[in-house]
Amino acid sequence: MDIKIPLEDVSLDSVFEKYEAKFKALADKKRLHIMNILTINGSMCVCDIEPIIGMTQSKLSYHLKILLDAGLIEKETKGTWSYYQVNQKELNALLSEQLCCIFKPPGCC
Amino acid sequence: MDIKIPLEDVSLDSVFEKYEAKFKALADKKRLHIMNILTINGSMCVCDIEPIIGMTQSKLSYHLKILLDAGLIEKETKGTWSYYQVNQKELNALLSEQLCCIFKPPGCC
DNA sequence: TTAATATATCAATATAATTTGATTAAGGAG
DNA sequence: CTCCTTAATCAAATTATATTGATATATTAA
Repeated sequence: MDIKIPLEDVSLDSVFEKYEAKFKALADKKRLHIMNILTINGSMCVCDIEPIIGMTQSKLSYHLKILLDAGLIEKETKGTWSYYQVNQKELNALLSEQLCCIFKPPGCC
Repeated sequence: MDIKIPLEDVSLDSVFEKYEAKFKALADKKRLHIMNILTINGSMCVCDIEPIIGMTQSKLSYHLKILLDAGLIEKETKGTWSYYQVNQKELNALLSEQLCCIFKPPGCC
């Protein structure tokens, strides 16, 4: 008796899961705003993003974690500060040239 | 007395809202699967997608509507059948070349 | 006309994501 | 050490999404 293992389906399914996570992270205008702010300002600590975006610290931390877990931003800790910046490579692999403009300095397009 | 209207912020905000809707539609592996099926098979009616994806009709209808409302797929009604297909132009504007492969015939890359 | 099929929608439920305020942990400054 | 700042996490409440099964509408077929 043969047992059929749908290898291709399984791998496609994991592809869908992978992109589901990334699109979920982008599927929120507050997080898109954070991405935009990080794009314009480069590396920033949480306390500097906070007044620009007008969000409480805990809320901001929550959304940063979602973007971080999805690999869309990167984090570097210096002492008690956490510096975040966009993961340009990941965004280029995910989004169109045209759309990447939102995540690049104003002069890029 | 001057009243400051933050025009740029308002328009940026509407940009974020627009993409939020599109990413929300993509932020679900079932819907990514639907996109993939439509990509491979071209235009399809609901009853033909149903057995491939293994979803009840009402559930499938629900997810198709979300993709349709986000402009990621297009619908054409013929009699009592609804034919859906991917909106290639929209996807090209949204996603990277590399990622668009999931939404194009296998031979494309 | 009657029966069958295709699809959309609705209301109720279930599940998941977000917000809030408080707490914790870890540094740095005095 | 003690106080203050930065940032992460937690539990509870709120809000948003998805699922289910039933029903409605429209079209086709007999």
